[in-house]
Amino acid sequence: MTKLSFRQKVHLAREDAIVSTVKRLLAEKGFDLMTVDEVAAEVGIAKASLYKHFPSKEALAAAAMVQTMGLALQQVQAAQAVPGASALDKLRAITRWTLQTQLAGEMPTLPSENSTLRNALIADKAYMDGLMQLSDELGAWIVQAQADGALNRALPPEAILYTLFARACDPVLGFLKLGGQYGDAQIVDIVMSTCFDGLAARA
Amino acid sequence: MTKLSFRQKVHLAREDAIVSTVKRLLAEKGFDLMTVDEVAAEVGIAKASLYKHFPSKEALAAAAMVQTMGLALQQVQAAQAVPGASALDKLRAITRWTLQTQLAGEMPTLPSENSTLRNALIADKAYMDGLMQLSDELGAWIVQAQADGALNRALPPEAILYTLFARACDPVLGFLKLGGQYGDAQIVDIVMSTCFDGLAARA
DNA sequence: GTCTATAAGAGGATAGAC
DNA sequence: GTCTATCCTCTTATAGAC
Repeated sequence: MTKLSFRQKVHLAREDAIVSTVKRLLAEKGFDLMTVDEVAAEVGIAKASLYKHFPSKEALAAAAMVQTMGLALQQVQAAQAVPGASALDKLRAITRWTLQTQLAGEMPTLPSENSTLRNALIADKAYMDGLMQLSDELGAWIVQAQADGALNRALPPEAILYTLFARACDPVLGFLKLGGQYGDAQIVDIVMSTCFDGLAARA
Repeated sequence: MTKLSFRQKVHLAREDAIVSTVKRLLAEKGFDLMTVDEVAAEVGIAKASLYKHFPSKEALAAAAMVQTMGLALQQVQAAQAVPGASALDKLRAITRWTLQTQLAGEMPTLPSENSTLRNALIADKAYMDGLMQLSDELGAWIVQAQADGALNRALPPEAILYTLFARACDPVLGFLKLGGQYGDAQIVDIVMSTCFDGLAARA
C-alpha cells in the first residue's frame, strides 16, 4: 500500500464522485440516454474536466461497472464468511443483494446490443478481470449446489450463472414497483421465488 | 370488410414492409440505436417518404409492437383451440413461442427507460388495446392455472404475467446462443425450465 | 486540472419540386 | 407519395487560456 499525497487523495475522491454519479445515471436511464453533459453537471465540474479523468463515455461506463462488480465481490466475500451456509444459501444471498440493489436504483445496466460499448468493455482489463472473478466464484458455488442436490442438475451451470446475472436487469422488479401494490421487500421475495422455485407449483 | 383499391393495397403492402423492417431492426439493435435513415435505406425508400407513412420514430416502433402483439394474439388463439390443453399448457405454449421468436431475432424490444417512447406508446390506442387484450387473455389463464394447482398460488397473478412478458427480452437466450454450445431448441428448453421449474432442484 | 468556447458529426424531422 | 436537399438540435469530444 503506497502512501498517497493529499493531491492524489483529492483526485481519487473526485473520480469516485464521478463514478458514483455515473452508476446512478446508468441505472436510471441506461448508457445510450445518459449524456456526458449530464454527468458533468451532476458532479459539478465542466465536461472538459471530466474528459481529463476518463477518456470516453465508454470508459465512464466501464468504471461504473467495475465499481459495481467490486461491490458484488464484497458481497461474495461476506456470504463466504457466514458459517454453515450452503452453496445454495450463498447464491441466494448474492441474488437477493442484486435484486435489492437494482430496486434501489443503484445497479448500472448496460445494453447488450451496443457494439462500441461492448468492444470498449472487452478491452478494459479491470472490467474483464472483475467479470471473470465473479463468474469463477459464482460458478464454483453453482457446481457445489448441484452436487448437493440443491440446484437442478439437469441445467448447465453456465445457464444458471447467466440466469443469476440477468437478475441485475430484470424488468419485473420495476413493473411490480410501478404497480405500487408491494413494498420493496415483498417484491424481492416474489422475484426470488420465481427465480429459484419457478412459476409452477411445488409438490 | 371494405374492398380496397389497387392503390390502397400497394400502400398497405408498403407499410407492411416498413413495419417488418422496423421489427427486425428493433430486435437487432433496440430503439435508441435504430436510426430512421437505416430503416428507410433497408426498405429502399427515402426518409421523407417514410415520414409520409409514419409521423415519428416512436410511431414506427409502436406499429412494430402492435404487429408483434397481433402475432402473439394469434398464438393465443391457436393455444386456445388445442383440445384438452390445460391453462398451464397454454401458458407454456405462448411462452415457448415468445422464446423462439426472440431467439430468431424477430422479437422487437423496447427500453423501459425511454420516456418519450413510453409516452408515445401510452397514447397509441392500437398499442394499448393489444396490450390490454393480451394481458386479459393471459391473466385468465394464470388465474385458472393457479386454481388448478398448476402454478404457485402464493405468487400474485400480475407477478406471473410480468415474468412471462419479460421472457420476450430475456438476455439469457442471447448469452447461451453466443456460447455456441447449444442449439436453439435446447436453449428454449433450458429457459423454459428455469422459468417454470426454477433453478432449485425439484423433489 | 479546471474552465469557456467550439469543432465535428450524427440523427430526427421538414421544405419544396415533381 | 416520392424524391433531393436542408435544417436544427443534441451529443461527443477537443482546443486553448489560466
